[in-house]
Amino acid sequence: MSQRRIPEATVARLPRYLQVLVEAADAGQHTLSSDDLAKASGLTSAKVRKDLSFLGTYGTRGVGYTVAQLTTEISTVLGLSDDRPVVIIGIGNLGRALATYDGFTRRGFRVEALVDADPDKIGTRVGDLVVQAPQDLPSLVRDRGVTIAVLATPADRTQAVADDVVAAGMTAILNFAPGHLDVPDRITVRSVDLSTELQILSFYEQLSQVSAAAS
Amino acid sequence: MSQRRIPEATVARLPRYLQVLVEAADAGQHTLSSDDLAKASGLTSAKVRKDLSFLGTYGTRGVGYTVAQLTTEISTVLGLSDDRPVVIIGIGNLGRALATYDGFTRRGFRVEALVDADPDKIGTRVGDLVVQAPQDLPSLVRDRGVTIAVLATPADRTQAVADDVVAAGMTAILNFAPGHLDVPDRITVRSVDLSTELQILSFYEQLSQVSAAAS
DNA sequence: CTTTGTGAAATCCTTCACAGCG
DNA sequence: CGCTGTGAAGGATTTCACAAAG
Repeated sequence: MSQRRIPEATVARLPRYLQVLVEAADAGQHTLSSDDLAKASGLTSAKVRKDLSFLGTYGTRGVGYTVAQLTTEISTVLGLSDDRPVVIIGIGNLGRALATYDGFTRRGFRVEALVDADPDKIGTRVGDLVVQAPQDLPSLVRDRGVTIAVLATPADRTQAVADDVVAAGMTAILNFAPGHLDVPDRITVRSVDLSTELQILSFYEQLSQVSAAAS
Repeated sequence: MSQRRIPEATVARLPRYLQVLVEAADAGQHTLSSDDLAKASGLTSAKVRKDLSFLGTYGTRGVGYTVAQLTTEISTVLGLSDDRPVVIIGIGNLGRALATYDGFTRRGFRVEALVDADPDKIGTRVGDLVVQAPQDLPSLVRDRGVTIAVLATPADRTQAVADDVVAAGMTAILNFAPGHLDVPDRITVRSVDLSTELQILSFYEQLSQVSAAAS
């Protein structure tokens, strides 16, 4: 029952499964049951099975899933077959941290270039890379196949930078600046706002304090 | 119709509204319609109205919502009445970036302390703060009212650090390390994994490339 | 005439529970 | 016997569409 449309909620969990699988492979595990996967990722086994059923029939009844096979399958579905090149734009504190973050490297991506608009930053080195100018964006797309931009620019500059990114021909943006980005439909955008996450956390913490006090 | 249980999906959007409201206030706007809010946050007006209806009846028909009033209401619901103190644990590249990130400060939080287990880092300064030892966690809770921990530790140390945080009496964790954290039910956890976000983005980018090629 | 607030419909997601395969 | 794969049930969320308020 392969190749159906994969639900959004499922896509959002695939990276977790992938991570558990990679760790299991490192630990020498050959197969994992849906229950193993569930325990390691904090979910229920039914959810795991449903999720994986959208990818196709990769399990063996009575046994579980083959670690190597499922790893390949999820990587393919996520489009992680090769190291995908990304450019980080905005080399402030956060941008610098992202540039040297080894998690990207270890999980299917390669930081191919760094870009900043500040003339004082252009030409400086961060890790192995030299900061380039926004004018270089089109050539990153053309000559080096970069289609994913990670934005860590100041909030008031982000829409303008996104426009440049789109004009240069990139097709996906991971945005760390607060606020909504307006881009054409063909561009894929995901936004992660660190303060927003803290605010959501704050709500639930407050809630559990209140219900604890009531008991 | 105030004080019902607020759906998770709605809670996750409240910070966006809050941000739009603050910007509108800065721009001198006195009221905003659900459509204004929707356009500024990339949603539909029906969704905005439904969301806000869970907080109570704060709009005026034919006019919209009073910026100041709604700002106060959402802040209260999210528990942002005062600057909430947070501690950042794990002062690597990411931790350092978070420590100096002014977004936290501007949106209801105060970075009250920094903690790292590395003796070489303890005692060093980052911004206005001096890095402390994990042993200081209980006193941060007791003497300075810190209940929220932001974890930016290496993946293989994170569960142990989370255990310390819980033992020290904190009640909320924002986790930036990959992988699942196991904590008691009374603790509120949110995880943000930067690589996961890129992988999800990669899936949707790939998807839109495929459908574009089909046309 | 504009814009809210909301039932009702439609869609999406999770959980249940069990048939069926290895 | 153990574990997957999945229909069907149950919840949650989004969208629709309109009555009512200013």
